[in-house]
Amino acid sequence: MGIELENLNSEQLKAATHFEGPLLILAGAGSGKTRVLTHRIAWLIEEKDVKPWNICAITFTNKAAGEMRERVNRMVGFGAEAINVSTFHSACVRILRRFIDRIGYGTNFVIYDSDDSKNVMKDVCRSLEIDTKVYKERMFLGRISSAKDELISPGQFLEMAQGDLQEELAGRVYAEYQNRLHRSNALDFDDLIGLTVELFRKAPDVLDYYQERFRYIMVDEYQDTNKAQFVFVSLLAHKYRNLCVVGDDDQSIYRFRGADIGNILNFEQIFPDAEVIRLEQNYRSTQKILDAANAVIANNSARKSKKLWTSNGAGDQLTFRRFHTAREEAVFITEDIARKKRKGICDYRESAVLYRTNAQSRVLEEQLLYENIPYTIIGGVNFYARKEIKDLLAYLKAIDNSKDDLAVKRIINIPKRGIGATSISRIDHYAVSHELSFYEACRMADKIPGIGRGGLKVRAFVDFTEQLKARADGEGPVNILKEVIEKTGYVEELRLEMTDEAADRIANIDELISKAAAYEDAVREAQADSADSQGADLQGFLAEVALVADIDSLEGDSDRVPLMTLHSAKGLEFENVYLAGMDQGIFPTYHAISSEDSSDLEEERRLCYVGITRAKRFLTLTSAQTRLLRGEMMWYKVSDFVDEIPEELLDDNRWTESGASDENTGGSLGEKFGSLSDNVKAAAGSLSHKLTRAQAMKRKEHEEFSQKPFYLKASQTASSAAGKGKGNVAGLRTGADLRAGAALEYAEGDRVSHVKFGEGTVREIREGGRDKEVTVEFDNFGVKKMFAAFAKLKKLDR
DNA sequence: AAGTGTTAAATTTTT
DNA sequence: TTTAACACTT
Repeated sequence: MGIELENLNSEQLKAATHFEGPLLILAGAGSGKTRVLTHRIAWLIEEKDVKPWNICAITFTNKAAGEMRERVNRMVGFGAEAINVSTFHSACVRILRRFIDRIGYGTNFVIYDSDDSKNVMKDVCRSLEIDTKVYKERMFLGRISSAKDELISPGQFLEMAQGDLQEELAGRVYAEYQNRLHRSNALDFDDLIGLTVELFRKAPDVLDYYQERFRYIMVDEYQDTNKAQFVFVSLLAHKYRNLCVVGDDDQSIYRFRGADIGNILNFEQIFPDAEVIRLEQNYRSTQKILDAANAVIANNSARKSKKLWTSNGAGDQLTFRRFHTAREEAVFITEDIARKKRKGICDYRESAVLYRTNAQSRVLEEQLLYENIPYTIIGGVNFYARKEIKDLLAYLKAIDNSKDDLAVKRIINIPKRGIGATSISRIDHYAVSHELSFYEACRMADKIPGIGRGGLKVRAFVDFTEQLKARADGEGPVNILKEVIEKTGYVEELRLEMTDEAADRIANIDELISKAAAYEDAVREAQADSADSQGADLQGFLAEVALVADIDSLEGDSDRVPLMTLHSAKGLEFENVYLAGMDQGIFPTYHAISSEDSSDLEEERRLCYVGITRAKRFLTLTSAQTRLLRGEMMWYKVSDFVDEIPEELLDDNRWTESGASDENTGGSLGEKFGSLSDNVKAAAGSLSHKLTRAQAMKRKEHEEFSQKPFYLKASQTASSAAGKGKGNVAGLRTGADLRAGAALEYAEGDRVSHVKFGEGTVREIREGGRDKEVTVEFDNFGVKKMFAAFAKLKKLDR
């Protein structure tokens, strides 16, 4: 029985039944490329008798890989699990785990994330005596990363730098950085690709092994590959030349990270015998949405011309709205989402809000919280970058591989063991001068000069770690984690803090444990493979964790509004899409506008194209006249991209709010909204249990002032020499003033909740000068008197 | 050594 | 607004 191919259009069919030789699929947005890929895999297996394990599909993100995996499983059925579906990075990790010893690393290498890299760079700068005021660590890291993307070694870098002092310095930094990584048997993200290429080049037998293994290679999002990835793929495909790449040059949005759009634009030059197939029929969006996308992208010059079309029908007008403030923008979006939900037009999960920078999520988030609409933020602060997670993972890393200097240094004084900066740098010196790892130096603590009593403490740390190691032997990640938590008292310490923030951290730790458990389950299921040793379990877990950018929060069946950057939206689709922040200077960014390189603007435009084409039915673009940028009010014009959309497609109903179509209404309005936002934040704070540190600090301020309240005019504080911190508080006070006469949502006898004190009952509300004084009897904190404006009390339903 | 407070500086976008 | 680095105190 053959596979079903009749649902494919003729171009898709041609692509899905391409057997051997290079193939370039130019797949416009929403043209069903994943469908084509999965069908082709199924077709190869069933019609051409290709062995599943000879097929390798490579994507960029775990999300994409997971999706593809799922769809392949559904289509192929038996044998599907043997197909290699992975990201570039995880594919390389697997190869390196097996063979990296051929190029002078240990197979138990660790993977450093960007945070780790930065720490290494700090050490490098210190040891090379570089003034980080003049040369920023970030700058060096950026240079190194692009060098690695281009497969340029430190040696080559230095060679090319001849004569240029700055370049030479960068070269020395690169060399030292790489040295340190090597000494710690550590690889950064870029090394994963680069060293695999190096391995392939230096060990032809290994390359041959993988060429035989992966005879049919498919690469998704090919437009985002960089040089190193290109070479990796080319090497793999060189023998059988069965390379199928799928991409859309109009959706290339990672040039800043080294993606080389030339890889797709020149594919036909590199593989002259390549078949080229264009998928231009869009199955996702309405014609009007496509018209808008086509019109915008038409302003770019360097591209393969193509025009999306659909048989889906014209659809609704797109919406454009301009607001005075980002807050109003958020209110509008939130209300529109709520309305569509109410009317049964769109579930929350089908209404996505997209923005250019993560910082923009803030206002939207607050408004959604305020309106009690469930949402998830995709991306943003990386789960695995949180302190508590990194701490515990550092323990696991140190247990797994004591050569991991960074991990050992991180935990040596967690919990506090009285080992401070001085001792650590003594150990470090000793380690470097004796060519020992940091941990080995710790073991010889008594021999380290000048360490004095510190030696005893270090000794104790070593004993502690050795004990953990012994107990960890043969255990899985979950048990090791639990052991670490118990022996270090990490969670216990947090529990004693009794703050919301600590509770939050504990919740994160719980999540980490479930992640570990999920990993163990997955391994158990896939146990058909070789009987890995127990140590590999911990290692595997650490490797996986290192490659996961964010906990996959879009999954799950809960109905939530997804919020994300335009970048993370690539590859996704939603019924109803909001492009928030269509302001010149935000999107396109200030950088792109002021750049003399016009391709910077073109990349922004492609990003806009990506955003527009995420929408299936409804597309709303919003803009705000003023926004708070780093606490400062900024004015913005409407994004040029909006003007690039033909007017007849837009329901351009600007300034729907009463009054004010005057672009010059200014300051007082901003102030008002600035302070209002604090009230909203207050409400948001009590709704969510997730408080940022900033909110916690603000809360502290509130408490201080609610005990000792006094009022100042905002202008007085601002003009005083008090400085920035106080100016902040002035805003809050303005908020209090504004609200002072306002009715409270709760009355005496009502149940209320407070961010810090939890739930309680209102005993008394009294007029107290400018504000109302509320007395609350809290269930766990006794009776407190507070001013209404600061208390941020939220009424509870009985 | 550890905690506190003050100041300067920074932002695209992420595997 | 938020973060990190530095100085200063205990």
